[in-house]
Amino acid sequence: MTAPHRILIVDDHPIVQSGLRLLFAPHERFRIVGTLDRGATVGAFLQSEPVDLVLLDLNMPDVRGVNVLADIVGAHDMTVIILTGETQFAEVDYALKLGARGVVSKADAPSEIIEACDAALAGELYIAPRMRDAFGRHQQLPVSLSSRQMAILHYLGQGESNKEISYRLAIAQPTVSFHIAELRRKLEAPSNRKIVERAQELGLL
Amino acid sequence: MTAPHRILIVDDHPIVQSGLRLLFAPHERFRIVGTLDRGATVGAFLQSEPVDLVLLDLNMPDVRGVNVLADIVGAHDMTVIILTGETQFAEVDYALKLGARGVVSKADAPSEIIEACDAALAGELYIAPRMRDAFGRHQQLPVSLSSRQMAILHYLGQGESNKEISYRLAIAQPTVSFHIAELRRKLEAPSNRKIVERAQELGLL
DNA sequence: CCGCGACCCCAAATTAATTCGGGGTTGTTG
DNA sequence: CAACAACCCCGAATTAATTTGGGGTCGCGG
Repeated sequence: MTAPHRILIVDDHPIVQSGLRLLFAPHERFRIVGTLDRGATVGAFLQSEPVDLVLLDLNMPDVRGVNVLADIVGAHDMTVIILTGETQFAEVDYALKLGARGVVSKADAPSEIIEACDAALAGELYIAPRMRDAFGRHQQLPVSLSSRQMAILHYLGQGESNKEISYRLAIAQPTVSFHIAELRRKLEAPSNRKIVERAQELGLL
Repeated sequence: MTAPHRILIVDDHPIVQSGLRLLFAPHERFRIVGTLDRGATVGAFLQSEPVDLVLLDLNMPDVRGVNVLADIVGAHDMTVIILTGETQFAEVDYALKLGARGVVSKADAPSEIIEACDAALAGELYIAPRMRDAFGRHQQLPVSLSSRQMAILHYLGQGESNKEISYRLAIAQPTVSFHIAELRRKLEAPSNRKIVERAQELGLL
């Protein structure tokens, strides 16, 4: 009998924490060494306690899960599995790029999570079927925006008119329209009114 | 010792279901008689099984929780407590109007949920502190829209242009603009681009 | 029944946004 | 270094959206 894998749970919903505890309880090869409800406390915890596997929620009130991941990845030798709500493709994609070893949705069967933990600890990359499907449909092309495009997207997100934006950036409005057309093309938004929505889906803005 | 209160859990996340089971396990006055993961199955379950208290999630993939509530309220003699994610003011408000007896957020402490169950079964209306605060800040004015305004809001939400909308409804675009201006006023949206966002916040659309 | 508020609608004038054609920079690569 | 791609920008023309001013219906309380 080898030592159990030490697991840290990071999720702001106490109910989810309890559910995960219950889920892991009958599996002796896992041991939950801590549960945190805010992203900001993860770094400190890892300083004081060795952990093999982190189950990390993306949606937390203080810090986005991906930012937590960016902070801790590399600094410590461990495996991270992303716990995601619904369909946050861009963030999941980004998390995988940052080195997450697995993705499961809270809507998946509990057994899926155990399976993901085993696979990830064995060095595999585990993506729950539900997520894999969603990824397929999504095609997830990279979408890189220039700084000008980002700036305009930003003000667009604030609900400002083209005129206001042109004033802010000290350019003519036709130029603003030009950039907006670029955004529409790159984000594959069917209409201007969908640009902001689409950008949020992709985690820009 | 009286008979325990029969509880039905309706939430699409297995983890949350487990968490709630664990939460209620040590309390003998409660007994969980079923867990459902889809809203559409609630009616059928209540036909076959007597239930005293329903814990109902608002966010489910098939049916909105409020619609489930609308279907079952009145038809059966029982108490409903809303389980909500973050800040869905309009839906929570609507659920309370429909007769829900309590509101708790999944982000609340587990003890909050037990407290809400006891209070609701005792005939009180229980709103978790976190929600009460949020309600206060929000002010929640009624916002009633005419059917024309709703129709236009709907197409606006699909990202359609004023011209397209005018064609669909067989009216001139200036008329569409007029209705949009009304929406802007009623929803207190600072700009047209914020109308849809605002409408979603309020649970319209 | 009259006035009032809340709707609905439109045409004309105004203002805002887009498209089009064209000109510029920078950086990369054969 | 030419040729290309990917930016940035603008003016003029076009098209879309808003505002303005006006006219209509319906239902309610005085």
